[in-house]
Amino acid sequence: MPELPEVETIRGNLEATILGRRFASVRLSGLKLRERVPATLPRRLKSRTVAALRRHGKYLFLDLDGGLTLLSHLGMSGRWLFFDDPPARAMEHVHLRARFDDETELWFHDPRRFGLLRLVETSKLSRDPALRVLGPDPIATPPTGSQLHAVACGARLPVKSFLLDQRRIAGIGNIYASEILHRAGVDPRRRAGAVPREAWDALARETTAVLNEAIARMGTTFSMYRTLWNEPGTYGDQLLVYDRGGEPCRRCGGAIRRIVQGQRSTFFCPRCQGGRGKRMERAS
DNA sequence: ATCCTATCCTGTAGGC
DNA sequence: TGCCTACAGGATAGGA
Repeated sequence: MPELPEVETIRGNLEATILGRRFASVRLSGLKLRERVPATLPRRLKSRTVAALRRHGKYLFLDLDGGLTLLSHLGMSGRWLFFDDPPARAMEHVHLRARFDDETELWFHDPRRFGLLRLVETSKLSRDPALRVLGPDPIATPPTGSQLHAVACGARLPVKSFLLDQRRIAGIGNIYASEILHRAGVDPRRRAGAVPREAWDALARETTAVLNEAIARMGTTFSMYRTLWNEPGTYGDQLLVYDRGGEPCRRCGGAIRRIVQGQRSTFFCPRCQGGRGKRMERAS
């Protein structure tokens, strides 16, 4: 579900809401997420104050006083929920239920359980196995065409799969990969190593533009994603190709195609993004 | 090393 | 209505 813009939206929501709040008690569902959440987590969180909310790619960091960080990933269906006035009973799939001193609550909800909750020493965060493999965050450090070109040098995988590879650039997921490729006019099937330098300039530019526009609209609500306050993101209104298979391209009117790459759907306009091995078509 | 496939889960939409 | 299948915003271990 959540890609960089959705996670950044949640990060900002949490920063506005739980910063400075102190954990009074925490309960776990006991169910396994991406990995087992240690049973010791509740007592380690107890009495800690939320000191900062940070993000890298799709990972969220809840920094606590005393040098601990709660590392979180939303997987496909994870959500953070905040309640000023919490219900007495949790709905199904609530895996962490934290109460603050002021009786407000923060819940982690995740039906598919691909999410991650892990407690890490803040000073060792960058060495955490999940994080040390991540590439640069495109909001913290906007990529340049020459940087991407260099990272893609020699890569034989399709450029769509390249954009999804969190080790090369962290935060792009399946929706925004298709959108970025469309706006840059690049055929998703081209091998990353064969994409010319000018196209990487366009991809770098559109990566920054698409992600920032999506953040401004609080992300894309495709099905389950909601902000911390249960509001849908509105970037879905702006989607040019994602989930629009068979519909007309908003730019040229041609039919949007759906293909499968690496067992994930890719949507693109063959006319606007054609030209395998040929020069980029310039917008007239 | 690099790339690809299968897998972990539940919920939902669509065909019959 | 129910049953069945396909698919869904992600990451990763393991094999080729």
